[in-house]
Amino acid sequence: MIYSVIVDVSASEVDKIFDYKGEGYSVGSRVLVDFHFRKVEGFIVGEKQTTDCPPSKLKSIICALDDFVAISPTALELCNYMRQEYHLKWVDVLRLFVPAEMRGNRVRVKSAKQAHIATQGSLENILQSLKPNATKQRDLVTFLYNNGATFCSKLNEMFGNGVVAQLEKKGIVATEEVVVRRTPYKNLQVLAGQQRTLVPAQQNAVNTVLQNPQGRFLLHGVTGSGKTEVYLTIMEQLVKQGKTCIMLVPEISLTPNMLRQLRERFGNTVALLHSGLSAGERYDEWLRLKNGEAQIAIGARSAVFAPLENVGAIIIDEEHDSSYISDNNPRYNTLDVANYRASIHGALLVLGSATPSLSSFYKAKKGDLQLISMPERINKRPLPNVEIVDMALESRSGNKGIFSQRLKEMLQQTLDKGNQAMLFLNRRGYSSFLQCTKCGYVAKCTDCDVSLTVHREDGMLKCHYCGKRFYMLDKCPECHQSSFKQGKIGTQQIAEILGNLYPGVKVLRMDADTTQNKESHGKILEAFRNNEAQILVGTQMIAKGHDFPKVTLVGVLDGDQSLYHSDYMSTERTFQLITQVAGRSGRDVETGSVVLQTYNPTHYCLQLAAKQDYLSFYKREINAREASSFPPFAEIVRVLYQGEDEDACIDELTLQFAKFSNLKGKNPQAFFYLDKMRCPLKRAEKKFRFQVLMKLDVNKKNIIADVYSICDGKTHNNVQVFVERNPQNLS
DNA sequence: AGCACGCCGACT
DNA sequence: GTCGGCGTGCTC
Repeated sequence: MIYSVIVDVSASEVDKIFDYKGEGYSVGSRVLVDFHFRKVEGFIVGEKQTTDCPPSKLKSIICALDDFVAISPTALELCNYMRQEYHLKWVDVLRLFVPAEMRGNRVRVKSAKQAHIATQGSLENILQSLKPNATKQRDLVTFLYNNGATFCSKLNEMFGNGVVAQLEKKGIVATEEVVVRRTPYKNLQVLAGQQRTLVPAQQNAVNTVLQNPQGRFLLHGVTGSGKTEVYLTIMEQLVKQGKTCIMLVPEISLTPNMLRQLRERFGNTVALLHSGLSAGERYDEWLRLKNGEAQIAIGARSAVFAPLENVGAIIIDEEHDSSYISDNNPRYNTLDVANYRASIHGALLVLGSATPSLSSFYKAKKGDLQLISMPERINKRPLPNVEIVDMALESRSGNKGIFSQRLKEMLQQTLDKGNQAMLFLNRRGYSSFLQCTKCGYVAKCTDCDVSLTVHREDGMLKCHYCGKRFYMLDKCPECHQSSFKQGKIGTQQIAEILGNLYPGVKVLRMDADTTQNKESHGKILEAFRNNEAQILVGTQMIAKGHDFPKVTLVGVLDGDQSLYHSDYMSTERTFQLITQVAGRSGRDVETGSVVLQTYNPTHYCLQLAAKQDYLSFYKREINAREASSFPPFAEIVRVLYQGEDEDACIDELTLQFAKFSNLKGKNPQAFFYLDKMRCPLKRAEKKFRFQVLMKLDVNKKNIIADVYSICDGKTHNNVQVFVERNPQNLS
C-alpha cells in the first residue's frame, strides 16, 4: 500500500504530500518516516495503490507512533475545510488536532506509588501481628483495609512519613507504581447534587434548541440572564442521549467559578483544554476525550479541535469575543470552524452572548442562525442604572482629574455601605489618539471617518486605514484652543490616586502587567471575591464573566477611548465592553450603578450601551456598515509582508501590489478599496512589516482565490507573506 | 526546517 | 596540505 504522508516540519517547501510504502497502517495515524537523511514524524492523510514517485526514491514507513489513530476521519475532513478556507499549510492544521506534548516523543506518563494490603486474612488477624502501641501503623492498616489501594502520598499525609515503609518491610503492605492521570484544578471545592430549576425563559431556550438537533442558534441574553445554565442543561440532555459536547469560552473566562459549576454537574465526564494547564495535564485531558472517558470538552478556542466523535452540540459562549479569531499562524475563525464541524457531525451549534457580534446578529436576521432572546435578568433583577458623566463639562468647571465629582461621590457611598466597586480603564493597544480636553474633539481622517494615530517619531497624525498623513494640530479646529491630550493612562496611576483619595481602602490592580503568570490572574480575582479589597482597578480583563455579588458600583473611567481606535470595529467593541462591565454591577440583591465617564456623552454607542439597548445599537451600526461597505457587507483583506531584509520586503510588496492592481483592473466591481503601505507597527521581532489592504465585495467569493494565488507566487524566500481576512486589528 | 554537499579562506 | 566557514539544493 502507498500512503500519503505529511511530514511534521513547518516549512512551506515541504508542505506537500510525500508518498511512502507500508502495510497495515491507518489513515490519520502518526508515523515515523525516513526523510532526507533524517527521521521525522508525519501524519498519514491518505492511502492509494499507485504513486508517481520513481521507485528508486520511494521509502518505507518506519513505524507507527501511537497505538491509536490521532486524526479521526471527521477531523481530517475539518482539516481539509480549513486548508481550503484559510489557505493554511497541512502541518499547521494537523498540529491543531494533537496536543503539543505528543509530538517529538515528549509524552511523560505520570506515575505514583500506591499501597495495598499484601497479606491474606481478616483485619483482626493482621492487627494482631502489630504491637498494640504502634498506633500509626494500626490506623494505616485499618484505613487501607477499609478503603482499598491508596496513594502513598496521601497515606504519608494522613499517618506521617515512613509508616508505609515500615509496614512494607514487615510484608503487610506492598507498593507498586501505577499510571495516574493529571487532573487540573483537582483541589476545587465542589458541592454535589444541587437542585437546579430553570426559569421559564431558560426552559424555553433549552426546549427550542433541543427541538432542532441540527439547528444553528444565537442565544441573545442580557448579562445575568442565566445563559450558562442553559448551556449546561443542553449538554446534560445530549450526554444522556449518548452524544458528546464541546463548549468554548473566551480564554480568560475559564474561571474557577465556571469550573465549579461544570464539575458539580458533570464530574469526571468533563475534560478541560486550555492554555492555563500544564503540558502534562493538557495531554491527559486530551486522552480522556480521545478514549471516551470524558464526553464533554470545555476550553478556549483550540478546544473546537477536541478529539470527540458523535458530537451533539458545539456551544460558543461570549461568541463576540475577539479571542475566537486566531490572529497568528494558523489564522482561522473559530465560529466558522465550529459551524463546519457541527455540520460534519450533524450537531447543533449554539452561539451565546449579551452583545452578539454584528456579523452573527446579521446572520440571525438573514435566517442563517435562529435567534433566541432572553431579555430579562434572573428573578427580574433590574439592570444597573447607568449615569453618563460629561468629562469635558467636568474639565471646564475646574476638575482636571481623572475622577469626576459624581464618581467620587458614588465611590464614597459604596465604601460607606461596605460594598465593593470596580473601576474599568478602557485602554486598548499601544497607539494613542489626539483629543481636545476642552471640547472633546478627536482628530479624524478626512477620507475614512476613523480617528488618527499620533506617530511620535515624525510628529505626524496618520490614518491606519488609508495611510494618509496629516500635520500635528496646534489648535482645536472646533473650539480653537490648544489643550490636547494623547490618550493613555495606566491602572497604576489610578490605584495611586485612589490611595490618596481614600486612605486605608484596599485597592487591587489587574492588567497585563500584574497578570504575567497564569496563577496571579485567579489570585487577584479570588482576593477580591473574598473581600480582601474594596476596589478593583483593571483593563478589559475584568469585564468578562466574573460574578462578584458585593459589587454595586462600576466606574468606566474613559468610556470613549476605544471609540477612537482606528478601525471599523471600534464602536462595536466599545459597545460590547461597556455593556459587559456594566453587567458586573448589582448581580445580587442590591441594584447596581454604573458611572460612565466620557468626552462624548451624546455618542450613540455610549447612549445605547448605557441603556443596554442592543437592538437599537445593532440597527444603527449595521446601517453604518452597509453605507460605508464594511463587514459583514464587505470583506477586509490584509496581506502582510514580514522580513528582516527591508528591501526584499518592499520589492515583494511592490511586485505583488502590481498584480493586485491588475486583478482589480480586471474585476473593478469586486474591489471597494486597494492600497499598500507600511504597517503601523513598522518592525516587530526584527522583521520589517508592510501590508496591502483591500476591501472586497462579499458577493464575489472567487476573488479571494486569486488573492491567495498571487501570494503563493512570492519570489523572495526571506519574506513571509500572510493573508488575513477580516483581521481584528491592523497593527 | 535541517541535513549533505561543495567551494573558499585560515591554520598546524 | 585539511579543517571548517556557510551558501545552495533537496527532501517520497
